[in-house]
Amino acid sequence: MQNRADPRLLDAERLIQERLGGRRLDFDSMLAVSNIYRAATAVRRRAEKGVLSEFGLSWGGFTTLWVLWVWGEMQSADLADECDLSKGTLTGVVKTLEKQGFVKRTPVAADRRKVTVSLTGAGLETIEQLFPRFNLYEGEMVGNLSASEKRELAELLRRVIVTAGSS
Amino acid sequence: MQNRADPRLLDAERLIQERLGGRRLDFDSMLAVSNIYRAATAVRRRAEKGVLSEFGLSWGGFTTLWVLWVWGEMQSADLADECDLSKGTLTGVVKTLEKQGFVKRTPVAADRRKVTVSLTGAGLETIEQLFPRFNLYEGEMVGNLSASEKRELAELLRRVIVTAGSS
DNA sequence: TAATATCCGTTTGGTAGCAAACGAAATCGG
DNA sequence: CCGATTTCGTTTGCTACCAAACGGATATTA
Repeated sequence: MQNRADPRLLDAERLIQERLGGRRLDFDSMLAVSNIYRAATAVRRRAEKGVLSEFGLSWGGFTTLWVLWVWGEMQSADLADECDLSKGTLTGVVKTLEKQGFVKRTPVAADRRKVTVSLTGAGLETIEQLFPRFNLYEGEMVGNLSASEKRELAELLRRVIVTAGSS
Repeated sequence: MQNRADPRLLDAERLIQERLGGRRLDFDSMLAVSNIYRAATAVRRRAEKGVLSEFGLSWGGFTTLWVLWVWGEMQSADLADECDLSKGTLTGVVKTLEKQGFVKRTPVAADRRKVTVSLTGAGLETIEQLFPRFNLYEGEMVGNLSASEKRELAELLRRVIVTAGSS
């Protein structure tokens, strides 16, 4: 357990240790998990207020556009999977992106239950223009970290994703 | 830039490098940021499906209960701040918690614009019982990491929070 | 002290997100 | 074949979340 006066803690973290220090708790895990969540919120909010709002995109909309850019046209279920969204949510996101003219939905002739989603010309143009700027933002947001620290962070998180994701 | 065959990458990450490797992008930052978000989603979903659903709590509801437990009764604005929610969102969360009988709202006599939120007896009992179990979940979710890795992860994230949070 | 400005929590209007129910389409078993 | 089951994407009903508008209460200032 860390010392209460440890200068490397956020104010809130210090208070928590004061209040809960007497209990048998796993502080290391607690601080790791809560900071994952706080960091994600901070990162998402900053990106949405910064670059994404200029293009009228939410985080989910951006992710979807980006996945389609990298992977090419995809069937709806795979797209949901890759964007880490439920299929119901994806329907909504795609509907919004369609309204904005960024993606189109194409019925699959061989199996009429299925739908293929792909970028439109405007969608492609948008993501090509947007992503480099988004990437600059990403760089700023982790700008406090050295290159090797960024890789270390990504690697540690990767292991959390694997463990927590296999529910 | 990392080698394409690097075994320490998720499948999706490998594809991204194949597709975008030619561009001048900051991959280290990109992978760090996107893994922060993916990890947060995984962690939240697992906690909500696991412990929290048993108590009828969302992540936000749990956070609010927990903050009130650690900090004691708080004025609404401070509570929103500490929970990292907008004041409008907090109104809704508190309303739900009130309906569940976990918290109560008390008008402040000296300034009738203000409201104090505090745990009820049932709320206190709930969080006292819930948190140790939640903490076990946290331990599982980062169970792939050694104690010092957890601290390293928390520290790296802390620095991201400071940078990205100061928009 | 009266008019104005500021502050606080709530409400509003919107998107995002999930689980579960749904309906159409394909597949499987007999 | 044909009925039952499974597999798709969508819809439904709900909570969460934000920004901005709102309205009552307090502060400020003239």
